[in-house]
Amino acid sequence: MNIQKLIDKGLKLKSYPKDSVIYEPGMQPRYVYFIKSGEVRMVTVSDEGKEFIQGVFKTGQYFGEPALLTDRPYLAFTIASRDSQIISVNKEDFFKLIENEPNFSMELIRNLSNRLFYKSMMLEELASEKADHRLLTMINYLLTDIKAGENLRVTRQELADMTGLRVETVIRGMKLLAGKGLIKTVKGKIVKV
Amino acid sequence: MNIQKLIDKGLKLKSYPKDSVIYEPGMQPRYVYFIKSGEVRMVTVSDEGKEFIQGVFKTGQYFGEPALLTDRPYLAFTIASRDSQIISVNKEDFFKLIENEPNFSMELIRNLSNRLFYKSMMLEELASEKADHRLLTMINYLLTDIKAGENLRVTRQELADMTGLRVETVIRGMKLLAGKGLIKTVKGKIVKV
DNA sequence: ACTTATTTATGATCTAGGTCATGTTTGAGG
DNA sequence: CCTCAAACATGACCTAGATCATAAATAAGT
Repeated sequence: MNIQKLIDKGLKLKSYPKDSVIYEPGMQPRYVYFIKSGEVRMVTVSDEGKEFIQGVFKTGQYFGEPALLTDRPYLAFTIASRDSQIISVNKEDFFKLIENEPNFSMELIRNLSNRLFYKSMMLEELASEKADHRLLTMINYLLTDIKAGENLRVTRQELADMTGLRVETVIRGMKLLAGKGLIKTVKGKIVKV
Repeated sequence: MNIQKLIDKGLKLKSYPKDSVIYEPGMQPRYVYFIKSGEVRMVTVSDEGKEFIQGVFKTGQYFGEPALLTDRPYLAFTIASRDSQIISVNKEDFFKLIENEPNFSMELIRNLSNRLFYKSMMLEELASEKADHRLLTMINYLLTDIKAGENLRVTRQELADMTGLRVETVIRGMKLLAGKGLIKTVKGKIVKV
């Protein structure tokens, strides 16, 4: 989906400063959100306050459709991880996009399929595998996004929040994986070989 | 999607006896499967042999699209939970359905959204909540499908395989939940009040 | 109504990973 | 080049739930 097209259609752009909340659990969904610039994270928080990162969305991506389309209140917070500009598209306009925008519905189907794939993978990890395996799977998944030589700009706390582990476990796990040569780390940062 | 329509189009129906495997991990996806009758379960198996039920699909439903559309090898086994009749629709025909069948693409988008919603909920549970909470969430989710007075036809082992717990933990957990009045159980079966 | 297989149940351990406490290192802002 | 906050690190526990063993209760087939 081309963001500029949305702007041309006259849809309003809104700025969300870093750490501002776009929506929170319990709210009734009204929009699909297209990111013009910036980055957001989708986070669920347990009764005891433990955070879990359900997903991260970057410039050019959109989020919030599943809740809107299934008409169920949000389960998660969505929070700007840095200053972001976001276009809110209401239900009616979103349906128009699906109907009139060539290829958009197919693109959306592929996109949802991809997310489903990621979640299935993580479910299997969380349900069945132990800490180090989980961690390695997560790291390898994140590494697919970057080029060799670059390093993952992700903290241990973030890895913990994505894998359902605790920081200390991630720290010890990474040390072990690095020792076994399963990951390479330079100055604490994971680098793609 | 109307199954009869697919049969009218001349697509072939195949019978899968109980416990037969429709596809397994690593295979390259070629079809989307529509269930004319019966029921299948989608299961991932960890390195140590632990099974996790990713989902259950029943008469009238379809499965296998995400892997086909993202062109990635299957992660899971799909196994007939009872004698089933299934129509395999190849990629080309599936795309035709999306393009030509009115409402089908919208229905598919809603369907994928629903599955995503379920997986997000389970991810949060597996990542953050403890055994009894997980169990209760799963049971309540399954109860939404049935009428008051009916009981869940699900074994404790199946509940274990859906929540990532072990049978013993499910057994003890259910006893506790029943004691607290959070679930009602008659002759070992969970019944909807 | 038997016989056999599956499911449920319960007690006794064991352990991975959480929790807690207390540093040390790194890096951004003045 | 300092300062201060965030990120990383490590040791010492502790506990939820896994594991193991064994048996009772249902269900299913003949």
